[in-house]
Amino acid sequence: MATMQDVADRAGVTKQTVSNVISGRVPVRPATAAKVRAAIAELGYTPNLVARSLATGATRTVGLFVPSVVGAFYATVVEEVEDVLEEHGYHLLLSTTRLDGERARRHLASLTSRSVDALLIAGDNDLIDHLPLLAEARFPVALCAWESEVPDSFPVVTIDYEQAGYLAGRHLRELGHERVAVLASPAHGTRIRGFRRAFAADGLAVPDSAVHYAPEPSQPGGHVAATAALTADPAVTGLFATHDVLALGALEAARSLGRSVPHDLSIVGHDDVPESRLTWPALTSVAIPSREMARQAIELLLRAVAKSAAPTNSLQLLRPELVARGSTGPVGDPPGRPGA
Amino acid sequence: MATMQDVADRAGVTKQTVSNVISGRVPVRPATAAKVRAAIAELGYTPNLVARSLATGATRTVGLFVPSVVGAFYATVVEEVEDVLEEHGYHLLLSTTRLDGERARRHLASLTSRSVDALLIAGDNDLIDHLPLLAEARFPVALCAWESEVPDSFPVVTIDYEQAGYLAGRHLRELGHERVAVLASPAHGTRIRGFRRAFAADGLAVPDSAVHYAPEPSQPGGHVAATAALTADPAVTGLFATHDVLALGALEAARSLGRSVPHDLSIVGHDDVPESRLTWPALTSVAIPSREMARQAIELLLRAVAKSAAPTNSLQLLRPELVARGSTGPVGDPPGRPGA
DNA sequence: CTGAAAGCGCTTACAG
DNA sequence: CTGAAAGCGCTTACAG
Repeated sequence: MATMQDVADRAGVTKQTVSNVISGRVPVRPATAAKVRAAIAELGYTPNLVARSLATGATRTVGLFVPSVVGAFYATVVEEVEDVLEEHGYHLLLSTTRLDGERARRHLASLTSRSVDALLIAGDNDLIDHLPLLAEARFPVALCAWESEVPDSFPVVTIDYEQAGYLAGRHLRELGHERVAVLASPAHGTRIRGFRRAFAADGLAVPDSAVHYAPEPSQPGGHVAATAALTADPAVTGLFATHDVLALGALEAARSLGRSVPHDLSIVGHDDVPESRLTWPALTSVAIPSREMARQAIELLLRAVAKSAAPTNSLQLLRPELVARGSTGPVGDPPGRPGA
Repeated sequence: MATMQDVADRAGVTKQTVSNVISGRVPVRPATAAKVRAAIAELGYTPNLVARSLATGATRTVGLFVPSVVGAFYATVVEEVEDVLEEHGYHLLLSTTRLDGERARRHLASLTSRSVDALLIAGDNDLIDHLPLLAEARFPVALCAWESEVPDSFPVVTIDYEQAGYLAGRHLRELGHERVAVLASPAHGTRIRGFRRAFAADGLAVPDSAVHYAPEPSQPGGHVAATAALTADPAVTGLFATHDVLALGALEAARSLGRSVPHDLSIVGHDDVPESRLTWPALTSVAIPSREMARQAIELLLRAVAKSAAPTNSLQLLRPELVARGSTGPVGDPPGRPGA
């Protein structure tokens, strides 16, 4: 493995000159530079990044924590983050926390040891308890895709989840639905709040008894919750699933219970994952700009790294958008008239 | 940021002793160790991993290249790799190549600069041309999820894709299908070969004209390919999709064309992604042990790192398994008799 | 524009 | 069991 000294010896200069040629921060006479470049090529020299990191104090690596990478939402976040990092010449150190807070804490602790220039935490499931650990981190930290209890000690780039819930609710209201139920995951309180606001605007309430929590954030979980919701109150005409996978399960459950979607049951999801387009009927869903969110968050972080200052501590809320498809229709829509 | 020297000063010892306490490789008198530990705690000292890496030459980081992280297959590989790494105290440097060979090459080049102790390359899409670059890498390299042109210069842990195709074919043969078509992605030649073997065993051929390539490896791509296959030869009774997403598209296409699955069309997929269980009818698919594969590959690599030797250069083929569900049935099965 | 020096924070033999 | 020294391969002021 050739070292910078080897290159210097071969080119007949000192290693500082080699360093200058590589970094370009100090001008080098063209003839000298050419000799150095030739030596680099002949030796197949490639700088030792670890040594550089030790000298500069920067690793050009950014850590990213996500709850999981299975599932379109976080996978998209990962890819977008990687794209931005790539543009700026950074590497990605990935950690999936997988509902294991203890494991998350360990990973966090090891990143603390200077191995990362910045840290982005996506999703609020597993790390919330360990955030204080980060308060003294010597690298910038930002959060994204945060819904519950947005901490004010770090910059946050997230979705306006309240608005997302509201859009879902307003859509059902506009179609005339009055009696509805919610299929939820525990952390989705903000979406439910927004959903309720849409009904409250018309003097209607969505009682707690109409909120059914899925045993797990999966399609089968949604199936279970939807079945519970529809048997608890068969008069329900609209369902809001706080997560598309739950909506997919609800679609199944509706079929099992002989409810026709959207003719006698409307279903609206949240996230607008690609699969939503592929169900039958296609799922109406609240689309959230996840790529945009990831990009904003990581760029904010990289800006802080560049000027080696703390990032501006702000809360940025990106706007969701309702995408109406076939799974929702006017209440009382007679069967046979296809939805959307 | 406290340094080892700071700890040493506070504990009244030299930094070598601190190092010994931390590493445990040299015995330290209990009283001294206690003083050191106290100092570490008081200072909140955490060793600088970059400095350690420079001194030891090991980064305790492993690089993983995957084509993408969106989609259950590679996402699962990523999580399994991370789990194994976590067990061994390693970090994950992730790179998704995203069909961009040039980008892949750049990432590869930068890893070469000593930032990684080992490298696992999953999937053969984007990096195949740059593999020779790795021949002189000073860290162990292994490949997994490799189908086409398995290189012999690196250890490979992959699936017996030929057998996978064969299982799909045999299943259709056992159900009496004779006239079939294949919906394929370009890189899946091995699966098709196995599929053909099952038919050849009974003296039947699957002509090239029966193989329809999807414009892209997505559900819509499968839809297009299936439509082409079924209109080119309406007498086809069985479809093998070399990738489950294509099969999902085929399911849609069949519905559009008024073909009832499995009564007058059987569909078998490949990969057995979780979504396959959720279609209606549920998709028959060839399950491949992707977690197992990822684990074997990464453990092989870690073993090589541990004994700082080249990994045993072998080709390991893991066995696929057919999972029969509702989307396949006996040929000529009258409608109304539900499949599986 | 080029060279000599010090230092980044650790680990690894090697003496005492 | 503990301390003094050298070195991992770079970069960053600082002289010439």
